[in-house]
Amino acid sequence: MSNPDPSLSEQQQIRLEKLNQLRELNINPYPYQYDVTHHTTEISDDESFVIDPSGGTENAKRVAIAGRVITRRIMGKASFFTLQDSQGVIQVYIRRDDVGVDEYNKVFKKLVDIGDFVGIKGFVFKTRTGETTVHAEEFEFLGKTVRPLPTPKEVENEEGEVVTYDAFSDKELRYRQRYVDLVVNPEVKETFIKRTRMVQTMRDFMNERGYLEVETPILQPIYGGASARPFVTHHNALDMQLYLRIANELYLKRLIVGGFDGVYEFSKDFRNEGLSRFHNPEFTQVELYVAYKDYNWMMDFMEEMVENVAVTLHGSTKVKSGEHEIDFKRPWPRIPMYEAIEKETGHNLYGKTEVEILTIARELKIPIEDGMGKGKLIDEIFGEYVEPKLIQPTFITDYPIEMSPLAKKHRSKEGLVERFEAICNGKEIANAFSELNDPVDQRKRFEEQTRLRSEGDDEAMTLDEDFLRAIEYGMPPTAGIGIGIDRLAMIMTNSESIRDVLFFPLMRPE
RNA sequence: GAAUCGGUAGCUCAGCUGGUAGAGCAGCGGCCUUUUAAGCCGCGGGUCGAGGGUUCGAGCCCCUCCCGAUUCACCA
Repeated sequence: MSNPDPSLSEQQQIRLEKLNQLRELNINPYPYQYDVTHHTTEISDDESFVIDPSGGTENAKRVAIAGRVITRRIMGKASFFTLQDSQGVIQVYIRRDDVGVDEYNKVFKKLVDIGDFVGIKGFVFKTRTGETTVHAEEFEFLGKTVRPLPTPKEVENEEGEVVTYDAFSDKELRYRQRYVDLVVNPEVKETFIKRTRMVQTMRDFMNERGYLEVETPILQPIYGGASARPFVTHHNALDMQLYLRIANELYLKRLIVGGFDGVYEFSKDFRNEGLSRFHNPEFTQVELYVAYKDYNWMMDFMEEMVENVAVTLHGSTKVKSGEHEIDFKRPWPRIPMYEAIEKETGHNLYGKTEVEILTIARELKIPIEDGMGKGKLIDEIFGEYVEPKLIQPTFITDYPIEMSPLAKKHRSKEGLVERFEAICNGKEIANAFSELNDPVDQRKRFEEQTRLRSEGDDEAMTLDEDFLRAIEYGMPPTAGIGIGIDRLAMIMTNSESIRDVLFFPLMRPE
């Protein structure tokens, strides 16, 4: 072995040595292309490929497949191995007398490892035990793996259940090395494909209705549109402090001012807060704003869109999530927030003063902190007593004005705004309102936020003078919504952590 | 930020009351032309998360730190 690097494991050193040996045999370990004719699943799903080789193979259909070797069973002059491509796996049968003595003995048996990429041309048959198998007539090396892959084994036991041995199951390693997780844990790929199909379904749904997909700034001089702490960055040439967006609401509303009927954006947002099973510092929302509509219309819209997602992904409005079965069938219950709180706590908070609500919060054993206004107190009571109980999709409507500086005053209920949150599986999945388009009122609300900030609420919104200027030019009646894509994806894929629906969740450095 | 559990071979894990670090898979050498966790014979592989302490002796006991998972608290 030439100059083995002692920092590498024995297996890595051996694989690097095999790489050299391939080159010495004039085999490029990293060739440029291979003409694939079929995916593994197209072959295993279609009986018409299968022939009986004893009747001659001249007229058999030929297939060319490519992928990784993931298991091997070498039996002297013939071998079986499992080849995995993007779609699935298929077994390959390879014999010395078909592919050539040197190719088989020197290359396949000695220099191919689990994880390596190979190309196979051949015909399809069934083994004695009935497994559809590609009989290799030509074998080509397509890429050397110099680091050993984890080697889980899937076995069907006598009850027909698939049992996995030696699974790559360490969550830390799976999140840090998602590429490996994707190779060896097939259900991971399924989850992410579902997530993408979910987004695709929503995008199609909005496009069909004529709404325009747009892009707005991620780097913002004033962050707004939500209550959260931002990430701060700096632009050198302008010597200017910038924030990574916490929401794109204020920009999309500027576009409604500009005259679009409907605009939406799948938006990566950034909030400088802790990590948990439900929170990653960067996360995805889709925000949609539609002119001349209100929050009642938006509830209809959301129900229909999300029901559509469930049916597209699962063929049913019912989706299994942990121990629950969630049914997205329309219509979803619509419950005013105060009614929901009264139902669970017995307290009707409507029209109560801040002091009265504080007393009730104490009685309900809500942890009280200084500077918690009326809105915050109500939100706490709701979060503690109501939200966790809402498993089936539910709209909670009509929030206190103190909690909602960008929402329009309720048309008939004093002190409330026309806002709803969609709650599902005990968590908020969407937040929407009839958008505030009265510039004078909006300025007052911002000023109130400024006051809260000066009292120490570091999540209060900053006054955005340019946004006010925009709506002073006039914004039509507008309905707006933000839907949490990660949270919805968790439900739709039965994932218990947000990390399971993010390819690369934030981790501490190794 | 707090509590609990965990970190041992490439992967999954054992490791007793503190007494020379183990298994299966993977790897290496050999046999094997329909196997399928293929099989059979043989072999190698370790900074036991890091550092310190107690001890004749530490994977194991004590202290500090690092990393992760879960739960709780804040936020979507």
